[in-house]
Amino acid sequence: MTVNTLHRPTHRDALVHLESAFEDGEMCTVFGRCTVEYDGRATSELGPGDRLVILKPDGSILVHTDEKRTPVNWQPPGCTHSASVRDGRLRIRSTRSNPDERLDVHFERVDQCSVYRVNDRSDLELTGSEEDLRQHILANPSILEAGFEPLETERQSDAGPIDIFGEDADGVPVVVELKRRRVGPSAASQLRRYVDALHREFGDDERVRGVLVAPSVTERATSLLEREGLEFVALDPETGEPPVEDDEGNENDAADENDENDAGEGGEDGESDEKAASDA
Amino acid sequence: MTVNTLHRPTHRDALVHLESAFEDGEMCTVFGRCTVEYDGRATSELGPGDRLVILKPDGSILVHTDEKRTPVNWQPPGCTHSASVRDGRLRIRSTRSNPDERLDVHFERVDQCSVYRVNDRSDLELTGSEEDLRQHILANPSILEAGFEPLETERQSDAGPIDIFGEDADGVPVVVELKRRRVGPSAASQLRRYVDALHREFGDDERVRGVLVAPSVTERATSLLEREGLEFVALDPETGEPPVEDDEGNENDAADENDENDAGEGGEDGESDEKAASDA
DNA sequence: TCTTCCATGTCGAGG
DNA sequence: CCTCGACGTGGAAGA
Repeated sequence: MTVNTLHRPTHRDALVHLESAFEDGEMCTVFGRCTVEYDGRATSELGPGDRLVILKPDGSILVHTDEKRTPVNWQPPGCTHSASVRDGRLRIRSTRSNPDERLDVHFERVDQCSVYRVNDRSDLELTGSEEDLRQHILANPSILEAGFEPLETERQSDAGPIDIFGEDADGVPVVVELKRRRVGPSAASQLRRYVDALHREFGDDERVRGVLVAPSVTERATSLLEREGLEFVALDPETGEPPVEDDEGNENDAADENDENDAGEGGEDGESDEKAASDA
Repeated sequence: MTVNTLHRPTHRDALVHLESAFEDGEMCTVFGRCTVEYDGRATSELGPGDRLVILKPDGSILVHTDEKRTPVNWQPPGCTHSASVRDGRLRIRSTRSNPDERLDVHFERVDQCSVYRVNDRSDLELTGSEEDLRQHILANPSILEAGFEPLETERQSDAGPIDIFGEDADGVPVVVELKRRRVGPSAASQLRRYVDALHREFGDDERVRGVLVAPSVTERATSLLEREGLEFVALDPETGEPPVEDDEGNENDAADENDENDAGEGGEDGESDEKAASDA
């Protein structure tokens, strides 16, 4: 049995169900009317309402309402879950130390309590991160600029580690700062700190270039870069190539993407592709 | 009926169930063996495994494994959900534009499909934020330093808005930067940018003090502050008072907290307080 | 452990 | 819309 569900259980039945799930290291969900209290790095209170609580065997707990991607309350992995019945309510408690934190959920009514047997060995494969961008540049430095030669990654400086440190065609030191998405002034400031640090390190008479690499840049950042004598190179972290730009600062490219509507309609099973808007 | 659950439904039954939930703006969950593909700001692939998918009426979708607080895949609010049956699999798709993104979940087996009627009007009340810290200081400026007088919050400068701008007992301008938790060098840099900006604004001969306020500070940040001639004041955002420190950098305070074990045992209902470790 | 920094960050406020 | 900064950020990698 991969799922074991109680419908409108008594608190005591839900309690037994949950405790066996904790014991067996299984994931479970509880839906019903509850209040939530949290105390730890901050403190919060949530009045009565219907929520979905997810308890994971790694010690994490999520309290979800019907809005937002972020849970209204939670606890990260490493906590210890416990359950009890007190004053006619089902209490789910999750605690940890370092920092000392406690999350309490009190259910006055439990509509559903499910336990799931999870079998999942697959790992997520993701591309398009800053690390990918770095690999693109190291594999083919000329995409940054003809004659650029990377010398070191994560090079330490007074201002922190420099993403890529290298030299241009003329042997001038270059600080490269990478961002996987559109950058604002803060990235320019960060780059300036690195360049300043190398200035101090090398001596004021040695020139040091600073290059910010990202798919795009805000106007404010552009002007700050200009003021600071820094440079910008537009590169897409996924492809390692200059991103498609239409006329102006607008980054919305209207590339027509109509895959998935290819053939395929001769399959065995009947097809049904009805939609319903859920973005009220 | 607040919860409507299908146990091991056919894909077609699950499809109908989901579409009526989308139509009615209700939250739902699907558990079963699936694969996930994402393409948008980045690109990802996830091979077959058992996961819990949560679809919210605001357009968000979460794909949870039995580990981590963060979903293995997701889409933020504002997306449009749709479902279909193709090639013998249940496909749940969530799309949005700006940025153009798509998340596909293909179920080869559905163990459970639930629809929840959510009634939740309560708002979360949280204390201990940076805003709380600001209120503490504005209400009682002497906790920062005797004679400190706040003049302006969010004061604009070349380097951005300054949390609190004021004067010390001698009438010297003071820039106050607030952080709700332990700060590193980046906060010190930020403060320096503000102080520099006011220097340029006031003229180089006018002294400007910079004060970083947080519950604690890293060593690297301390040395940076020293180099830059900036100051640090330790304050807890929750209480507005100097945080408890034991001997050294260690921030773990062993305050004994034994509430909840008070009386209360004379209640009507039987008590049951069994625990089970879930932090495997 | 503690520190540092990236993230498909998410979220809210303000222009 | 875009832009900016806080967050109980979470998570991973390095010291």
